[in-house]
Amino acid sequence: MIEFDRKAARTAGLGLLAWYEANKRDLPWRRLRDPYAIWVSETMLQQTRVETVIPYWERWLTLFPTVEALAQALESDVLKAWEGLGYYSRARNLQKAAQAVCERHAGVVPDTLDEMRALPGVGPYTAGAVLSIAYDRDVPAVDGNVFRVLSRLFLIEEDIMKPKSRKTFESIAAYMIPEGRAASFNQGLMELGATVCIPKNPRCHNCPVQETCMAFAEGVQEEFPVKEKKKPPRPVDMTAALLRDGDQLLIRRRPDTGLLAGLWEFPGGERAEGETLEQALVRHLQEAHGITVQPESLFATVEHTFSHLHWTMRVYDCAIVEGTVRVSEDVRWVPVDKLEDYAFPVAHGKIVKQLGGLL
DNA sequence: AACTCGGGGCG
DNA sequence: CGCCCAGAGTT
Repeated sequence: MIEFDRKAARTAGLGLLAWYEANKRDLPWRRLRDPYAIWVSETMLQQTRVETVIPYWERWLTLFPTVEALAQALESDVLKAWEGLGYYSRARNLQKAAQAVCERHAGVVPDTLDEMRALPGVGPYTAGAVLSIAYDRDVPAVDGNVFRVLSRLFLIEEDIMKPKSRKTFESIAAYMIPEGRAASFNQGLMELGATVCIPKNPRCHNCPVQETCMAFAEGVQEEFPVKEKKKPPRPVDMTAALLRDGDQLLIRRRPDTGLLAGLWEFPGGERAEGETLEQALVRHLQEAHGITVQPESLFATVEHTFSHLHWTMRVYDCAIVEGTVRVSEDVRWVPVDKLEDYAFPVAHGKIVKQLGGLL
């Protein structure tokens, strides 16, 4: 269990509540108490700024004013209304959830965490937000703003990217809720994060809870929240061979599992530790196709970044000096002008593009 | 636990 | 332009 200063937490909770009541922005969904309208706003606000959401939310409530209207709408109209907001599965899930609410709850947005969580697209944050804001339940709603504010207030060093750390923040937030006031407290916490306790250059000079903020006291607010730096893509030296037979080139299909499964590529592979690029290429062609090749000249260098890898792929014009390629369903000689019929990974597609001169 | 989905703001 | 933002579902 995480340690935090209980007294400071209660003080900050009350301070945040008072600040919110005095300073809250006049947002359209804050004028309503309709759980459906609030649910829609919270779904739209996931990873999306308030100013962007407002016009979408207003149009949405006109087009689909009730859970029933959304449930019965054409999916194409639903997606059209979401167009430009991004993360379109949010829209699809919202409609699926509306249909489930009609079937299971007679069109009434559920007022328990378990029932909300059971709806598609409703995770821990959205369930907490709807329950507290629409139904005045004293439950926490922890989003990215809350991670940031609480990690600074209490100097929490847990990595917020780890799933288990959400529990830490939820229990602190739950403890801070002034009884019966979760709706305003939760929104206050998030509003502070959105307008004052922002990621870069936080405006500590007009923060209502500056005096109880441990990060401010130590001048380390910019260091929080702690987030594992996503490691940069691992550099990989790749090789690929251009093997010609008249106007034909040799390509092969990648395995059905793993990276780029089932796509076509020029034969080659990764350079291993202690190998030269040429040695790697000769080895891969020997191992995979039983032929000995001679890299003759560098045809192209292609860079491609995946989320976890960065390929520097050197493409060599090669001659076969020994052996014959066994062709099959997955290994083919293909005329240059037919290559476009095959699906290549982007990196190999870049090679195909540069082949224009061979036509 | 790692990856995917998108558009927008910021330096 | 690249980097950051950070909910929920999927694998």
